Amino acid sequence: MKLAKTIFRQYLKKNGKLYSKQREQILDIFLKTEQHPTINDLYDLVKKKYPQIGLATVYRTMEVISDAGLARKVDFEGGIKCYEHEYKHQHHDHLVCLKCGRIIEVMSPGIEKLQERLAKKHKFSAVRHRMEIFGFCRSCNRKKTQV
Amino acid sequence: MKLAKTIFRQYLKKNGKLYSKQREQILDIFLKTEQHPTINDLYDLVKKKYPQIGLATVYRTMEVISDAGLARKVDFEGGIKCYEHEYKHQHHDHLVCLKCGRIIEVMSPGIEKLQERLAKKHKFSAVRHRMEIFGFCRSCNRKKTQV
DNA sequence: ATACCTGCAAATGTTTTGCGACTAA
DNA sequence: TTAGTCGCAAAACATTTGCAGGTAT
Repeated sequence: MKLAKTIFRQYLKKNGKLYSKQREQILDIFLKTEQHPTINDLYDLVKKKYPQIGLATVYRTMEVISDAGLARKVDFEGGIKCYEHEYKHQHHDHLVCLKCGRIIEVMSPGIEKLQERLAKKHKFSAVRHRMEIFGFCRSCNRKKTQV
Repeated sequence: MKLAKTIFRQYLKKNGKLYSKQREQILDIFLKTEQHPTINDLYDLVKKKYPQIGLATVYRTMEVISDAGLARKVDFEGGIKCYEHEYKHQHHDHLVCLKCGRIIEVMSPGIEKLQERLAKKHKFSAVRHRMEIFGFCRSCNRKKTQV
């Protein structure tokens, strides 16, 4: 946590940007959220604590935070856009529950290896990838089969 | 091609929807496009041939075509939304070129199998998934390394 | 005849931008 | 002092919707 803030400050200084109360507040809220919040989720959370803050500032700040390497914007199906933590989160993929919306972060070295092989087969030089599996999570699944 | 139109007509009839000139025109354009067109791509193409057509009609018709099982809406990164062919296109994943935007459809049974195993490990019942690998395609790659 | 469809324009929802006031360094 | 930021409101986009007139069956 501390370290993330230090990185943020260093990024600001290095890029001729200023530290501000609002930026720190938004970063705090984001770091505390372990889910995948949308801009509006963040706006609501921030607003609750710091009512004077503007929506545009949240948009602008999340962009700065992303540029600093602490967050990453993710587009899910259906046009849902949210931010996930990037700092100290190594690469992973997602299981997305169609019922409750829960997003589970997963990782499979086997899949990663096959992806590389697949790219190579097409003479495609892979930079990054994303993978999502949609379905029903453990608890929604249980409820479903009980009924 | 012929068959896709038949399916479309059957779908319309079965669902109490009407056949119309515009719907056939838009379907024609879509079937001829082997890329992954956005609504605007389609609108431009349609407009060129049938200038009287409205943008709202393209939106509405692509929804009908999707419901008929002939197209599928795909959200790529950066909020880019486009339609791909669904009829006679079995499940596949995508290689997306970051330079020229080309989208290559690929399929790896090995990856599919590992995805199932991954879901099972998390007691997650998978319904569908999507996977995209971003990088540079064969020809962009060649240009890049030549320079 | 009667739903349904179309094109247009207006409405909606989301994200970006311009600007005068404010703030960090 | 001087850039960079902020909050607000307006602008810019993308998509959806309401409606009056037109069309397929």
